[in-house]
Amino acid sequence: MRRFKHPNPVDIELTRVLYALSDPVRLDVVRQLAAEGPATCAALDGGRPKSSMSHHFRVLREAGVVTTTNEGASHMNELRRDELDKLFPGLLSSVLEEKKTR
Amino acid sequence: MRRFKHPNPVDIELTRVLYALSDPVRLDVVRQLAAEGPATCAALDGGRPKSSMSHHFRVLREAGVVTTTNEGASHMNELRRDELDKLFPGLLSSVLEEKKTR
DNA sequence: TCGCTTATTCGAGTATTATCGAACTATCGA
DNA sequence: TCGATAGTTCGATAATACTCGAATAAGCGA
Repeated sequence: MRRFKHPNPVDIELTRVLYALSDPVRLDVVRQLAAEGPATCAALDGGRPKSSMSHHFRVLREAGVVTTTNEGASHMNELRRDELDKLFPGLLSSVLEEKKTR
Repeated sequence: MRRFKHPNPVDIELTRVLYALSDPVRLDVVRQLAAEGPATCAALDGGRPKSSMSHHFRVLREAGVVTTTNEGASHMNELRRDELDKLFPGLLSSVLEEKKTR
C-alpha cells in the first residue's frame, strides 16, 4: 500500500497552486476532475505516457490541488475543492469557468 | 521611445497568466500594483537588481498581466485589471485577497 | 503463485527559467 | 552636450521542469 504526501491546508502555498495550474496538461486534469468527479490516472491520461502523467499528478498532489488514494491497483484522484475554496475563495471557480468562446 | 509588446485581450492565455502569477516576486509586484496603483519599476524592485526585475516585468507584460508605458525616463506599470476581470472573472481578486493569517 | 493491470520511480536528454553583472539605450536637466 | 537617472538587453551560470522509455512495485484474480 503506497502512501502519498499531501500537504496540510496550512502548508498549501498560493504560488505553488498557481504554478501547478499553469500547465495545460494539469489544468485539463483539474477541469476533468471538477466536472466529472474523482478519477483514476488512466482515465485522465489523454493518450500520454504514464510516466509523464505520474509526474503531473505528483506536482498537483504536492501543491495541494488533488489527493490521491488507493483504490485497489488503481489510484483515485480527487480535487481538494473544499479546502482550496476555503484557502483561496474564488480561485478554482475562476480557473474552471473560463469561457471557451474566444 | 521604446515600445513594448502587449498581447490583445483575445490572446491572453489563462495558463500563461497563472504562470506569471506563480512567482513570489511577481505576485508581490502585482499585489502592490493592485493596492497602490501604477508604479515605476524602481518603486517595486524591493532591493533586487534591475536586470532581474526587468525580466519579471517582461514576463508579466507578455502574459498580459500588466501594461508598461513610457513616462519620461521612467516606465509606468499598470495592472490590466478590467481586462483580466473580464476574461477571468474572480481570478485576480482571489489571488490578491489571500488571507495573511495562516 | 503466476500473470495481468495500474501506477510510481529512475535516468537521460532537452528545454525553460531565475539571477545577476556588465554593457547599452533613452530621457531629462543643467 | 554632458552627466545623471531609469530600464532594457546580453551573456553566463545554476537550477528546475517536461518528456518518455525502462525498470520496479503493488494489488487482484485465476
